[in-house]
Amino acid sequence: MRPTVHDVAGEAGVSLATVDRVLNRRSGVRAETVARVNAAILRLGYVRDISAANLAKQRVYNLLFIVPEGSNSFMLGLEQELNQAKLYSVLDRTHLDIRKVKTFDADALATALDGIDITQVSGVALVATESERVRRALARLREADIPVVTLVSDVSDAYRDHYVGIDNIAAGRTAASLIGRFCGRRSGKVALVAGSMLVKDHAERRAAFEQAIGEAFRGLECLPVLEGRDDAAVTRTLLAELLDREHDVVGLYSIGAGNRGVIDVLMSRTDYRDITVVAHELTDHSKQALHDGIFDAVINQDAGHEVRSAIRLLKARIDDTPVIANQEAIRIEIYIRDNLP
Amino acid sequence: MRPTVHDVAGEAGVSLATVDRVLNRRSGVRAETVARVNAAILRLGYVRDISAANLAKQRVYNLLFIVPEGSNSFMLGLEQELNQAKLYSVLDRTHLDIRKVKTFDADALATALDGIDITQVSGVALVATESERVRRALARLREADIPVVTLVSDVSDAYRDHYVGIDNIAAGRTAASLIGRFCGRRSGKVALVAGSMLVKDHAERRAAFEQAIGEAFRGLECLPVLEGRDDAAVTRTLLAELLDREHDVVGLYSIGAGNRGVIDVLMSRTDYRDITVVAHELTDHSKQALHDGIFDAVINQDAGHEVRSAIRLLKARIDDTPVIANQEAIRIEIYIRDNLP
DNA sequence: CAGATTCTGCTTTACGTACCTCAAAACTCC
DNA sequence: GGAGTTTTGAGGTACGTAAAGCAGAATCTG
Repeated sequence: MRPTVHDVAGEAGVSLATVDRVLNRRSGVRAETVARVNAAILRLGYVRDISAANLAKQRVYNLLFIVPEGSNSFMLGLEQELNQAKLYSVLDRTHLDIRKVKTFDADALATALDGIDITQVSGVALVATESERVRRALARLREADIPVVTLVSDVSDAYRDHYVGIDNIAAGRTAASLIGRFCGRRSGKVALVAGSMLVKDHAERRAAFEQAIGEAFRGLECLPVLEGRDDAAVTRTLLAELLDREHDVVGLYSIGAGNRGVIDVLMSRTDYRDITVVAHELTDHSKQALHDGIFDAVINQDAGHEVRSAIRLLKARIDDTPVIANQEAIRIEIYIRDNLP
Repeated sequence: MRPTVHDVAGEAGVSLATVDRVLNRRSGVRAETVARVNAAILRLGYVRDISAANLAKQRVYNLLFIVPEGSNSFMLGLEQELNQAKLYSVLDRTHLDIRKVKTFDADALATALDGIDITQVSGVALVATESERVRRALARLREADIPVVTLVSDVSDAYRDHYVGIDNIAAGRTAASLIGRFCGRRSGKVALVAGSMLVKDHAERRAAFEQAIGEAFRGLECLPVLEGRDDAAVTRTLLAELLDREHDVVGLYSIGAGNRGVIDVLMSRTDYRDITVVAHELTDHSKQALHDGIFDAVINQDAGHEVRSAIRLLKARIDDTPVIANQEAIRIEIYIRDNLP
């Protein structure tokens, strides 16, 4: 049988109330007695029963998620996963609040953060856009000892407890390796398509990609990035133009938002099988494109995993329980036609 | 505030005892009354508080894991993950019991299963080796309503509740695509190395691999499988012999146990960069081989994820709670040098 | 050594559920 | 309508912890 507070009290030769004071870091216990209690805890291997504790505490986890409003399909997927998580959250005394802010608008994000009632919220997860106001807002939360995790997009690490997302530099290098290897010994040009280079994640992927291509695949040359601004029509026009102009494009890297446009253009051409295409984010469209041979590989971060991980991390900080590091590491997943989930 | 049994009783106009009888499927309640209570539950959106329930029930999850004793490094990794999980398991009233049986010995496995005291064990996870005796042993567990999940290696689905592991046919096809694509336009032979073809998983991977190569990469020809029998020395000898004999080997697929031997042989040769190598299971050795350019890709199943998933699935069956399907799906992970975790 | 202060013990109530007992009420059957 | 059975109600205790109040003990201060 697992030891309880009663056993600890007995073992330490103190009363239950004293054990309680030590466990919950309440004042009014001499250092010496604290040590005696802690020694007893260690000796017995006592571990607090969190279920019972939370029951007694009437603890409810009020978690706030701040995400950009329906920008690209990845963010939509993230939102969907959040709603999924919401369905199950009642089971473990968790209330998920989802607030949407204007996409990549640091001020809107800061305003949302400033509006948080620190007495009502027990943890915050946000898709970060960094700015001075955002940093100040986050500092307020940390002062109030409210756990904060960043999701998908990070801020500097003094302002949050954890980052839940992939290493975008490694992701860019991965894309470079895949395109380079899939192209084999062919040489030629590589087209780059993105939503906007203002987004830090995309900028990082691009820089890492270009560097890795330059280092390892001398036969390939990166063309300037096409910025589709999250608009499929713009992407379509720009890419079609480019492919008409350049006749030795052997690879294409779709860095972020913009898969729809890329797929449309490639499908309308007869030479799409000659271009090695690597894109980001697994969605219904990109799965289909993999299946049809339009995309050769898709790099993905599991939005569902990220949501669950963020929830676990916040709760762990609230309950002061340990975290299983491996479980919380977000993988840079590579999908080809054959290993689709 | 979340509704409790008291609220349900009030809403249904019955006593607490009756609600309790309905919730816990005890007898002695008229069908009509049951319906009234259930209606009230639905109306209020009542969800049983599992923490409180388990506290009252003094529930302890006694989970038994049966794994093959230290055969290859993947199984060792699995065991390590189990021990990791054990460290945390005390936090949630879970006791993990790990029993090791002789590798791929169906009788030993069946004996272990037959020896289970069904009054003491609340759930079982096993790395399965199928046989009639094993099936009978599993049938006994299911009759006793003890949840069973298979880990890494499956039995036919009438004998277990879930399978936690990858689709080995898809994994074999994935390996074929990677080797085919990485080889580019080159043609030549592909060597296959495995522990033993008696293991179902490896046999499946191999068959799928050969089929996919035959379908999609006509320039490649699969050589007969080298069976290293989980012995690095044997693998070394066989592979070295083969590479001396055949001079147009462009690819190598390490299907299962045997990475150590493969790495040794390739490292000792000057031409290892000309051979595209895809292996299974991410370990310290295979990571190093990826890093050194000896391996081009590694296909992995996350042992830690599998262990945690098995635990969650067993508990979900025990508590009769829903499962998040996506969270429990084991991915066929592809690693190259750039996306190592 | 009295008085103040700090520390500790004892006890109670509560959280939401499970499970038990005993008695009362509502049915069934003849 | 009485005997028997089934269904329901009322109430209690328990699980392990939190949090509180109050009294008594130990320690410190002057």
